[in-house]
Amino acid sequence: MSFTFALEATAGAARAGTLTLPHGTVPTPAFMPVGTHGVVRGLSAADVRGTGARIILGNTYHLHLRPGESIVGDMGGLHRFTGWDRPMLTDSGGFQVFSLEQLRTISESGVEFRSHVDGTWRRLTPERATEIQWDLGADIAMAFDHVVPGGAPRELAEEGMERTLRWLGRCREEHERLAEGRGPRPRAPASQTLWPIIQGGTYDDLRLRSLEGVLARGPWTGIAIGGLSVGEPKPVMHRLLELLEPELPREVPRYLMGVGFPADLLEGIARGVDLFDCVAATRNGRHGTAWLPTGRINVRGAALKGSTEPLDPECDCEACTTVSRGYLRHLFVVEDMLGLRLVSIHNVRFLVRLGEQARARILDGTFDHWRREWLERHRSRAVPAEP
RNA sequence: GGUGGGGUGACCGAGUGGCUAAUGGUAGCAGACUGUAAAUCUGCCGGGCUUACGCCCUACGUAGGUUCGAAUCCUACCCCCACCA
Repeated sequence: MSFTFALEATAGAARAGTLTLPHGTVPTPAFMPVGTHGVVRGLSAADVRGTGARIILGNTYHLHLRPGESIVGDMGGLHRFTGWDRPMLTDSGGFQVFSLEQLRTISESGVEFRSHVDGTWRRLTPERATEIQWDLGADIAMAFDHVVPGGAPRELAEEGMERTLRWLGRCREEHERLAEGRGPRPRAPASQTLWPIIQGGTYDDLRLRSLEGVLARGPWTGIAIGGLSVGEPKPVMHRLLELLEPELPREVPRYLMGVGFPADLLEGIARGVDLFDCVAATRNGRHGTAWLPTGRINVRGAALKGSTEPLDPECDCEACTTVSRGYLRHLFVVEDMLGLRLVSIHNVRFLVRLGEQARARILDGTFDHWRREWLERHRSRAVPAEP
């Protein structure tokens, strides 16, 4: 049966479970690599599979612009299009309301985007975002939301939160219509589920009202927390997660959108989050920053010149098991694409493995202790000494 | 041998009297990146001193000169390039 979540163990607020989706299962907690344009930048489907990732993201806005959802649909959907046969989730374009603020105007009916590709105006509404995602055909579609910056004043945060709730109703209606075969591109009704997103900026009462509104429009097979890691201080994010955790239904997965760095994953898991996604793994990988158990390292740095050490001796990824730090640095110096790919693979594997480790620790009851020690070591940010 | 052009910081290359320790690039060094407008962006980049404002030294082929002041003007020399003998 699709869209089920089995909770297997808890450790305080932390949870271990298994999410079942049409294209496979996802043991949680889990990190989802981001493949905005239908590609986890620089990595093949086989590369991503090799990192152990069980589910990846795509993006409504970007895939609508290129190649267009009808082309993806005609080619058999995102899975066939990309060659990735495990579960997928598509973001609705709500994040672009935030990240492309300069290129859009928002109204109650939806958002007008001035395409960053060719300047044409593109309209995204809750209905359109839902239709596009239906055509793309990921296992999970996200509701179209209004993301506001982390420092947003209360008035704006409230407006975004209320609007996101109203839009959620429209997304749900449209999604049900499509699932009943009343859209232009009928598919198996149980092939996609829709997840809502909690907004409300940094304001406790708004967040709680958002959650209340989401639950009132349920039931849901999963619930996302959005609008975090968008400029607010880290303690604020932790506080909001702690606020929401006891109010969230236990029986569905919680997805913290856009988060995060390694420490953010552990902090999130400790506060009851099951799913994460973040571009940092691949972006930092391309930019030459690699995560390590002891912090992070600048792969381009002169300190790695000539080093025969593996990037991360504790890691089992392709980069760490086949080449040296000195060689990785060389790849960045000569600007070969292999360097971008290998460090991206490492960073993705690092987060995927962190999820796997956390899961194992939750299951065997040692999560809290392990997490504290892990964070302590990671925060030291020390770069291991050269031989 | 003659004529013309040219020698600028690790490299390329602007700059024809003061606003020049010297525009831009490159290389080098450091940093940032959180539901991807990002293989991107930012900072440093002659040496020394100073918490800082700032100060001192060295520097535009070499050596002299003109000038209050020279990478910039004059003289000689060295070297490179092109063409002509």
